[in-house]
Amino acid sequence: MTYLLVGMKHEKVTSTIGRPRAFDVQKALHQAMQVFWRKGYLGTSLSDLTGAMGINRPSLYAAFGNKKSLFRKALTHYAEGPSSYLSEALQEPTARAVAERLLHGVVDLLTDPRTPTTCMWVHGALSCGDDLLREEFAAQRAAGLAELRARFKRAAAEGDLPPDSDADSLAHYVQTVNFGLTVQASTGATRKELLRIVGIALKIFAKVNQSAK
Amino acid sequence: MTYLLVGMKHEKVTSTIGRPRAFDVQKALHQAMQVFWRKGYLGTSLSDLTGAMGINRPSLYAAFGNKKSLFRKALTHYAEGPSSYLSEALQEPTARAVAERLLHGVVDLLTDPRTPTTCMWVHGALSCGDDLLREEFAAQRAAGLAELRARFKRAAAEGDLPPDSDADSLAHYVQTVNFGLTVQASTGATRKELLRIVGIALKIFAKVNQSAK
DNA sequence: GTCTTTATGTATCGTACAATACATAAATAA
DNA sequence: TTATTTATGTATTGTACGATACATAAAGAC
Repeated sequence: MTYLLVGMKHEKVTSTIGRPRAFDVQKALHQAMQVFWRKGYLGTSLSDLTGAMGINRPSLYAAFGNKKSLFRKALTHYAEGPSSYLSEALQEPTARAVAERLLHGVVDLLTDPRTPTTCMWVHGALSCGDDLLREEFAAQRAAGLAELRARFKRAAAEGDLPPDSDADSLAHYVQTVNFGLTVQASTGATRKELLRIVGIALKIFAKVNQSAK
Repeated sequence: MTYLLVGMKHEKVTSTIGRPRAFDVQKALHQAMQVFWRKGYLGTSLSDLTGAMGINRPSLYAAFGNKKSLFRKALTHYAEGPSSYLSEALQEPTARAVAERLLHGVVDLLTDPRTPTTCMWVHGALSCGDDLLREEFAAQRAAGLAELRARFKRAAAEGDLPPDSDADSLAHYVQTVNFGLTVQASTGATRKELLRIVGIALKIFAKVNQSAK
């Protein structure tokens, strides 16, 4: 067995000897993510997973641990893939552009016909049925919030927002609209409806800026 | 067997003959609601239910049908009880007061220490794992939306909102904030944070009104 | 009283679940 | 070659699930 001595979490690394793996770990993880995304954590069975991944149970357990640890890996894969619009939005030049890019990114993701009509994170957080996972979701929400808050603080320092802006609450607000859009989409709202909601939600920034003048 | 000939859904009615029921159906339903509220649909087992309700399985099945139909009844009970702030809010005199009352009602419910830190409807919609239930949730969302939209249309007719207001999108927006607050609370947001979010979300109405002047 | 009806408590039913044991296959190491 | 190592496929394991069968209990009907 070979282990990484430096870096991430004492994770086993593909060994050179022994029978080689017959499947692509990344592709299998991608398939697992799709299933968890669509069906939630409790709603997904191991048969669902092995069926979609095209592998047998022992292969799944050898490569990913158990169901819960596979779910964690799938969630990380989701954050780096479908949910990467979040970090991309932070690079926009103004606070309002950040919010606009972020919320349009959510709508695009929620209405992509190739993927489930929900957000894997929200779906997972509300269907995990596990206190430990719930705490991890809470920590991830706090981390995402912190990024957004820091960006809005920078905007206030740059004069892009009024200097006395409540960056924390503003970040909370945008995150809340993000979550709300997800629930809307999960229960049947259309793309046109979601975009109209975003349009209203973004008026806050006109209001916020105007109050500074 | 006695049936109601008029009124609700051909439901069996407590008979006068035979061994009388040893438990209070309404109280048992109330307990069932609390469990579904806290654990979601998939996360709730029949043992959870019978334990909280203080009855045996056959009594549960005789009185409420199966798990799914008990869940439906519990959801109705939720709508008439904890979630009644919604219809109450509609009676406020202005559109802005309706939204304020509604969102404060949500926050109060989400932060009531005696009840779960989530909304049973949202929790249920995202953890039901059942296509039929999902459609029912979608229909209920549409119904709640229609009530709010009608109220905002009335507000526009009364001059309380600009006459060209998009009542539909405004209703969608308020509903979205409602949903988002629920996800926030479910993943650890505090009452103070939720109230600040509501404060920002309501600024839309100042903006909306001002655009009319 | 006896008959009928409904509810209760116990003891399951069959199924699906997450997780493994075990024998076999396919690679490197010596 | 033979030994070692890792992955695969089949066949289970034990448990928990939702839902009932069945015998008994408690009421009104007659």
